[in-house]
Amino acid sequence: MSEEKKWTLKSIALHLGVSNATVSNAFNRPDQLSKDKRQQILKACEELGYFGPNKAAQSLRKGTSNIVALVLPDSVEYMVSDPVASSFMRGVAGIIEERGNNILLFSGTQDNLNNVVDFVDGFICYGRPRNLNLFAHLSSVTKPVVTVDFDLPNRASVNIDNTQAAYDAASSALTQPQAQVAILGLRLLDTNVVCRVYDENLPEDLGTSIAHQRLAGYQRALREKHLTFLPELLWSIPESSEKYATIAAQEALSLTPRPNVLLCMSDLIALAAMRVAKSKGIRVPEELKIVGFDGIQEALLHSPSITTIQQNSVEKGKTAALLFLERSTQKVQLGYKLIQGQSN
Amino acid sequence: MSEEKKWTLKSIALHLGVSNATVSNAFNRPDQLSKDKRQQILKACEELGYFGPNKAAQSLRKGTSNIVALVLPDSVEYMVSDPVASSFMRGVAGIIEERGNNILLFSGTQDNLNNVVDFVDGFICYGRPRNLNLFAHLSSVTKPVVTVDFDLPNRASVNIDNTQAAYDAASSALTQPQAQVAILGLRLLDTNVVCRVYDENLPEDLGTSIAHQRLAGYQRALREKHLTFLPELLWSIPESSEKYATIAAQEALSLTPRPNVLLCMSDLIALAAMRVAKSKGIRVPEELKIVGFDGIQEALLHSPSITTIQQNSVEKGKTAALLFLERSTQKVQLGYKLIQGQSN
DNA sequence: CTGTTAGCGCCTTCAG
DNA sequence: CTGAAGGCGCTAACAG
Repeated sequence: MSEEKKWTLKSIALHLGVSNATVSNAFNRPDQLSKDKRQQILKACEELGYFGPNKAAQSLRKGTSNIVALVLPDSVEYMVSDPVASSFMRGVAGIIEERGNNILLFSGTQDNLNNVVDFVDGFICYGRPRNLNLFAHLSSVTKPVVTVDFDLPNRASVNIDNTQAAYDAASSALTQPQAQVAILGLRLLDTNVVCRVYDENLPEDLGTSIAHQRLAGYQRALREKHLTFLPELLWSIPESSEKYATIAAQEALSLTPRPNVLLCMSDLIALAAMRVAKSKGIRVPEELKIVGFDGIQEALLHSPSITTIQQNSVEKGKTAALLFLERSTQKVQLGYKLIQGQSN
Repeated sequence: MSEEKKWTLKSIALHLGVSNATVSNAFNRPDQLSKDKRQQILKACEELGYFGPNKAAQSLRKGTSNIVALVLPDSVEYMVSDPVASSFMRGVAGIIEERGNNILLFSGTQDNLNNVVDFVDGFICYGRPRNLNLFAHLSSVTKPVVTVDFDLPNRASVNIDNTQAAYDAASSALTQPQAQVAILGLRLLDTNVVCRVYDENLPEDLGTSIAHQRLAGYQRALREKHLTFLPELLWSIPESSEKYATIAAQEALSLTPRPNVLLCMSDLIALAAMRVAKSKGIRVPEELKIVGFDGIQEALLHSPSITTIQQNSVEKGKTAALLFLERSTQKVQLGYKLIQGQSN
């Protein structure tokens, strides 16, 4: 540990009196030399403290690194607070780790992939990045990309049918003829504040976002029940957190007449709404029906339990990782399950 | 997007009719050429779709990459499920991201750092790695290392005084003369199962682990109160999860005579114990006092709230990241706070 | 400010 | 199995 010499492939070869090609082959191409010689070389290297060819040099030469970038929709900070995102990450990590690859976390707030693109073998992208420049860059990158919860032309992807799922969720709540529906949307607008969404400020390019897809599902259910939806009852919440969701729920439940159905685009939003309702003495589901989305543990265990769409985020992660490792460009649609709870 | 030529520094220089040193300087050393020329070059590069020098080559040449490996005590999978670990990660990510660095997740189950050591600038190591080979390798690596919740000679570290904190927690619970204490320890033994810990199987090298430190604190408090501790009332739980904690709590609370004080080395363990007690109709704190460790949200909001040691994991993460970025070798001790809850 | 050059550490090919 | 050579893409040093 004291006289640690810094070995390189060349210096090791010299030291062992063999050609550097042979050392290289001992590590990378076992078929190119005899078992004996190979064992002998590897053993000597271990004793000398040479742990194999320098990976950075190898990566430059071969163009692969066994590192995959996990591109998060938002900052890394936010990611680890969100239970759905965490589950997804668990799925990805399980597979990637098992195959001896490593994960580089990449924040979706950055402007482009330049800082890491040359280090990694490709990208798994969870949710459309918040930064639109980054989003654009992802389309043009020459390395493999797997997208999750959104699509990119010619790239592998993993999705669920958000529109149908939202339709199912909404339908289960729209049973009374006098339903007065409010929708607490997740990131319908590209802004950091809680606000109402009026038609005119719904951006065009959101057509592909899960928020927009879910909204379409809700609206289809409403139409089918011949319910009219008031545009002022649509909120955009910037992130799935208690803080912002509470603000929106407060606004919604302070209106007169008060909505009696709350369609929430995430369970965390639904849970926040539940707390607001409780604090206002509004009974769920008698006076107010609430449905969520995601199927997180907390929502299912809550009392009353929340009606929600359960998606298997761990499986989503595993699927994305496998598609990546296979260099597939397949588009996969996973299933979901409507969980009927006590909240409607 | 169609005729994407793959530019290199050299080909760009040729194309622009300048020396490659000048292109390199335009990106890396603004002082080496005039503002005008620089702007002109950068603009041309952007138009051509050259996003700057290849990072892998740069890294090989310069030996730095702006990537830091976050070494986790266990698999990545486990990491993202644990609220304390997640908070720590939030702290690290906030600082690292802000400085334009990136985080590579490294699982503590791997045998050595070889897969990534050549790619990263150094290591932030959260908790002693479960794999002891990896632990050993960390000591001998030539790049900067910051350790958290354990120490390595000549390396920067971030800790709290676990022994004192455990002592404080235990003292607050040991008020009655007839205290019958059971301890639910976290990873006192290097095994994957829940089991009792008898003196003879307490490994020597655990002297430096937080579990051992906390145990020492508990024992000091017991001694001071002249309480005798029965060795069969000490459990080792392999990870801070509901599943394993429940098993241990079940075992402990099924004994006759039943312990009336439960010292738990994490809040998740304490919460599980609380649930077990409830299911058995044991009243807390009247018949059973419980103290936890960590100060996670859920423990504080629980009813009855749990007496615990609050440590600021986000700050821990920030501190570790700053020490790393400063290439410091300082050993930092952070504070903690005893939160008196209703569980004792 | 330019142009050249020598590596960073490795892999692959090719003739022997 | 060896040995030599070219090159992955870049940076730093140096002479001009």
